[in-house]
Amino acid sequence: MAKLLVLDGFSLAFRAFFALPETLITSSGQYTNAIHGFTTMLLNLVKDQQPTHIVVAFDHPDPTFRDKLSPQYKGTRKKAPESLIPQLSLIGHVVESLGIPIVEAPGYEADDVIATIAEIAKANRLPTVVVTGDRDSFQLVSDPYVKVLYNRRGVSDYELLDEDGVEKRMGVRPELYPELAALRGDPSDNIPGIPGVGEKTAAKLINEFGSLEEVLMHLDSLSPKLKSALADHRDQLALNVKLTLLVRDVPLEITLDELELGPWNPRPTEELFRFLELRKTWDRTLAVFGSRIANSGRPVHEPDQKRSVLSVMSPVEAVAFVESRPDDKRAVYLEVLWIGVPGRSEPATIALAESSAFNGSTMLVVPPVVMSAPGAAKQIFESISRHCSSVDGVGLKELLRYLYSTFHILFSVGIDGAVAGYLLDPSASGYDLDSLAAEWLGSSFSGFGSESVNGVLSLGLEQDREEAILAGRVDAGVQTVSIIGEALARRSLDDLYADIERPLITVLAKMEALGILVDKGYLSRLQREFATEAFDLQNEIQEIAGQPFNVNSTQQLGKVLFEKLALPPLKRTKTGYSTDARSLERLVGMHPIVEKIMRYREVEKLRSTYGEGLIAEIAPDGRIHASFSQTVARTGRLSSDHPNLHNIPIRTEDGRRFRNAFIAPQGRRLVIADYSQIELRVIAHLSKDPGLVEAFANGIDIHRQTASYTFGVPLAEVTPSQRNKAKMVAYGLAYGMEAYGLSQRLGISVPEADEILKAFFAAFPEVSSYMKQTVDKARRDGFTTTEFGRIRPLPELSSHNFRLREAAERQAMNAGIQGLAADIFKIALVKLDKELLSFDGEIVLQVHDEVLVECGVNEVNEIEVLVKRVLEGAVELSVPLEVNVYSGTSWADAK
DNA sequence: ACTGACTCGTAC
DNA sequence: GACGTACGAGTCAGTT
Repeated sequence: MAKLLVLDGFSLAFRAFFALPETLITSSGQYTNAIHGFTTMLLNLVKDQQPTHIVVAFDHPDPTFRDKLSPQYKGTRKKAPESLIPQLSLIGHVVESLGIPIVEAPGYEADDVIATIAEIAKANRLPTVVVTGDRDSFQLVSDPYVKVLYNRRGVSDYELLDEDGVEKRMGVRPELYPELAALRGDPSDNIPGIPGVGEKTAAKLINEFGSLEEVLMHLDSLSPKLKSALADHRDQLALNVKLTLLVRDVPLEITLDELELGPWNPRPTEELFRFLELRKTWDRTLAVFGSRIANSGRPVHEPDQKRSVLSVMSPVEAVAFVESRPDDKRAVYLEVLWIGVPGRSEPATIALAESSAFNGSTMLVVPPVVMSAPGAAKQIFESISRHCSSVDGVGLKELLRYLYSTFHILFSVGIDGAVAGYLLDPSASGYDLDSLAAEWLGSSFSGFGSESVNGVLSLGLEQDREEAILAGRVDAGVQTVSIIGEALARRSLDDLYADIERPLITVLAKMEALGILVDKGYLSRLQREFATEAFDLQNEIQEIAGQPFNVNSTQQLGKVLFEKLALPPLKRTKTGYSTDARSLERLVGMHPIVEKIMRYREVEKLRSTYGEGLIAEIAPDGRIHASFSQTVARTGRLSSDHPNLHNIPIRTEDGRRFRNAFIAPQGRRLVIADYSQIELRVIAHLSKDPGLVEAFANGIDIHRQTASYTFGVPLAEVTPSQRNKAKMVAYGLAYGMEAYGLSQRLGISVPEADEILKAFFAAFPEVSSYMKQTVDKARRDGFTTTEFGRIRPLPELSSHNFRLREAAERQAMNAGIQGLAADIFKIALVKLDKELLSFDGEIVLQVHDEVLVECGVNEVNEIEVLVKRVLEGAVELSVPLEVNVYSGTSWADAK
């Protein structure tokens, strides 16, 4: 039943490389022919041979003992082809991701490793098949345990050889193969044979005398020519044998058990093949290995039971643990359990372990009784901040925010599993440790208990139980973060992470900790004003309707409007009448109640969301500390909640008044800067449309210019209506807007809107082809990519449901544009934060393309210049970036 | 009392 | 259906 397959990695990769054309290449330029071929071979082998154990041997890069024996050994061998070399390490990644061990040994070739493994397997009576394209392995064949599956050429042409098979093919028994090779030589290894002795003669000689030694002892019985040739090359022959004879006792740190095919976590492999754009190969891998996917009962990564836990009794012990860490162990993984109500919670327990050490290393636990001691938390975190080179974890922003606002300390972030996991798949449902471990460690990880949901733990638990949970979380976290870190590099997301997202974590933490000052009294007055108006409107509406009803209820409102008052229902939702603003708009003039309702809606929104809502979020320090999420928006944008400061009104006069409430303290000012037309500039940059690029280069009223191009009229003759139309097209562009949408927006007919769109795309043809190319590429890849490498998977692009597919196409167009704009803005935030360190100014708020800096009144002018310079110079596009800067005492003072 | 689906409205 | 990305207030129906 049991069977071991030993693969000669390089030999097979080499065959695979030449078997397939070099036209197999990814969109980023990575050749994949050898990877594809090798994987195909591996899959076929597993399918046909049904091994229970498998291992791949590779040559170690160090020189081997053979190089020392013979300077010319392999001297004539050509270097591996240029495009094969990078594929070899990727083949290694593929093999490892499948859970198949790779073995190599310094000073030895793959053949020696194979020989050693075959020898061990034979000693354990484990049938072994060595798969190779190298005939040297023939010497290993040994009935009934060791056979060679010799690759003649290509990916599927094999010959299975037992002892008789070797003899039939080579003319000698397997154990005599080295002597045969010594006589005839091996041109591929640059081993010179004996002149005049070829394959046939060599075999004949050895078989006649039984061994090379016997041949040399009976030279007299040979022909004179042969005799002298052999006599002259005695030393050469001895050397040849040494070079060909495989070493069967290479020191290897591997046991047969480790070669057993175990459960498989498909995620990393899928990831890899997606990167390699080998869709079919992935499907086939799934077909062959799918049955081994770990089920929920058996986690791929067992929680480490061997880790010892040091639960300290005092902060001093914790500090001692941290500060005794040697230089190479200062990268740590940190897990925090919080206590308290959301918004005012504090670290109750912390656990810290050496990062990327799965075994053996001690985990530090600081229990609640120590953490709650006065000064303890500060002392311990300061020690971590000072002494640890980097801190890995999951969702570190929360801790950074707490540390910055409480002790004004920060630490250097290594890998944050949440942020990194988001980069790898921005469409995932969540990025807490439980979700990440489930995704990246495969199966449901059983190392931590349900009591620890979201890392919030009640203090009622017994201490050892809590430590067990923490140990499980830390083990899961260390492994998850390590795997995610590798995945980042494989997907080329490591630069995006290290240059933009990682530094941004700290910038956001500081911004949240600082918050923005609000004028609570003013906000309350506004709230009361709108509450009064809403109350009055509600009464008027009920009076007009002739009955009391809940105006907030769309259901009840629908009944009143379309049944009681018999207004014509123009649109339906899936549950009833549509009463949204667009629908109401069309009823204006038909009944006086309609305008009252519209005003009520507006005022009620302001009262509830922006009056009551914002007031409820004001902290004791008089400031609002919103939280900014880096892992929510699928395009790479940030999001804001508690409260959402990204949708404070500006368009209507009444709404805009709320911006007066966001202020600077006495003696300070707000410097406010926003990018002008960043998305349209990004479109110009990405499409390289000459007209659009030029329009931006001119630097005057962009909508007037696009209108001039679109409608074919001189700049000076563009009417306000034409300008507005062009402006609407520009806004809709990034969203994949079609004629219907534009017609709705402009209140014109669909054919008319279609005309305008056609004219726009005729004037800016490259924009149109850019959109098309973006969708095509995304469909081929399965994801969109920004210039900074940010990806967004869009599997629906291949959906057979046209509605889903078309939605995905719009998402593809939008993701590239909104995503790049987000990248630019994030870079600007990181740079700005850094430059502000030498000023009395701090970022207190950002809104997608706008940033608010609170600064000392004396530095306003300088900081205005600084902010403009940093934002405009954040990146270099093919169009200039333009930034407007204002300052004042409130957000509304802008302009 | 809590939860999730739904509708609506605000921002960029 | 028809314009992308968010968050939140409020209603309503179903569940505990």
